[in-house]
Amino acid sequence: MTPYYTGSHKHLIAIDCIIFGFDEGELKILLHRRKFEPEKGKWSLMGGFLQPDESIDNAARRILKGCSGLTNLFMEQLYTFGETDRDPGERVISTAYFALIRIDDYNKELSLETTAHWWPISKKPALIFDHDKMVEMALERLKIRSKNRPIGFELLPRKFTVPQLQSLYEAINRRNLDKRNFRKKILSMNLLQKLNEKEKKTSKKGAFLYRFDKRKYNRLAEKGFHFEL
Amino acid sequence: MTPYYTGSHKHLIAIDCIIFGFDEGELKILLHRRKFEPEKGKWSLMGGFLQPDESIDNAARRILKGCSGLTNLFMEQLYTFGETDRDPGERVISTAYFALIRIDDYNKELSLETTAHWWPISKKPALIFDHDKMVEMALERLKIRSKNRPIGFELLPRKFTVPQLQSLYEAINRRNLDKRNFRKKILSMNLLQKLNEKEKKTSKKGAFLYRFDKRKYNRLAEKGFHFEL
DNA sequence: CCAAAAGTGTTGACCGTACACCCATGA
DNA sequence: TCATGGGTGTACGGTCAACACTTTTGG
Repeated sequence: MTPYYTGSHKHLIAIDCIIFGFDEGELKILLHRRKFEPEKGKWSLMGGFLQPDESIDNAARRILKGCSGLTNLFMEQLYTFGETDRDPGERVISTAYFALIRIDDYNKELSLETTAHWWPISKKPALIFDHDKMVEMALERLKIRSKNRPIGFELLPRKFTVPQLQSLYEAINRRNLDKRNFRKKILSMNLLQKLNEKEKKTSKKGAFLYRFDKRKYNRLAEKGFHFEL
Repeated sequence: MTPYYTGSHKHLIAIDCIIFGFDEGELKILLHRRKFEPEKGKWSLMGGFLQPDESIDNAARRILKGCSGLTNLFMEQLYTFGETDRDPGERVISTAYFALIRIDDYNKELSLETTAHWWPISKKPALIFDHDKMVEMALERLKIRSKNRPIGFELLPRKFTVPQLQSLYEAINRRNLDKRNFRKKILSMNLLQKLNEKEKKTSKKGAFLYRFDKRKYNRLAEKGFHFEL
């Protein structure tokens, strides 16, 4: 480590994670009460400071693992927030990431964090600093991604029904979709494998379960696709 | 400034700018030879370190002004690059911005920077660090933006012909477009005002000049639109 | 037997795309 | 007069959006 850049000012860098889940037909976000000053006790995104020896992506992975117990989550850098006064404690630059979790996977690892809570997006409390703006931006990004990546599936259980998948898309895009058009389009991608089981909790008739075809899923996850309704 | 976060490590933050221009039917990028070690003399993006008292957006504006003399450029945050070893000199996090310049405006302010040079994208030299990756990402973003924002116009002179505009879109998207379809679609947005002048340098017949309608332009710049060919 | 959710096809409108010829003029 | 780039309209096919009824079964 040669001192090439001595004289230049250094900064604190935080990583904040917007973590989405989907449960009971609602899009939810994982928040916790901040553990230190300033704004101690207020609702906040999951976050932490960047350490000297980790890349920012790895810092995000560390934070995600710390609050969910899970690794290999879908995760994507969102934006870097750099207003001088965004943190009243001290100047901190924050790079935000958004991530997707299957809530039932999360529940299995009974979360250590008892201060954490899944909030339905529509009822979430006000957050500290510029975290509300981060959430807003993440929702926007999620909407875009739902149209060009098969990310919806990162949020559902491994087996799911078509109506469940539809209600996820409806939650993300905040509008109702025609079920005939939805089914037609999603099935025409040959991305779903129909199983011989039915989910019978939500209706008397029961709905067939599906899972996604890993090969096609992975290809679409890289190349992108187009799913507009 | 209370010492809330003492103990947390601080980092150098660089701002790097990918600056695009359009001239002679080609998409170009502004590069310069790095002025200090490591990699002194090699081709590099325009950049600098974040100062304590400026937001990252303002740092980008400062750098853009410094190398072009221009303010109020179109500018957008691209991505933050945070691998631990991306800069061999010392650990530096870099937030990249991309910006668009009208090359003729740039020329008027005869640039102070004699080490700067406009390179056609197709012929640009290899860059230091991860700057090539930044450029690649910026090109991708530019392609996306050309489809949902009227940014093309930030790159053209104030008066331009339809064929010029088309060749810009062709350069950004790296494919040829049908001129009838292009003209039909772009004119149907009522974004262009036809002038009573002709540009006669590039053809004997001459092509009518247009400028864009400020009102509609600004509305589209905010709300976005859809221009797919 | 009834309520509640699952499942199923067709049609019209619109949009993207392909395509070929005439025009104006400087040299 | 000819070479060069500017300018124009139409037809086809595919995709999106709107729309209503039958099926299953638990209570």
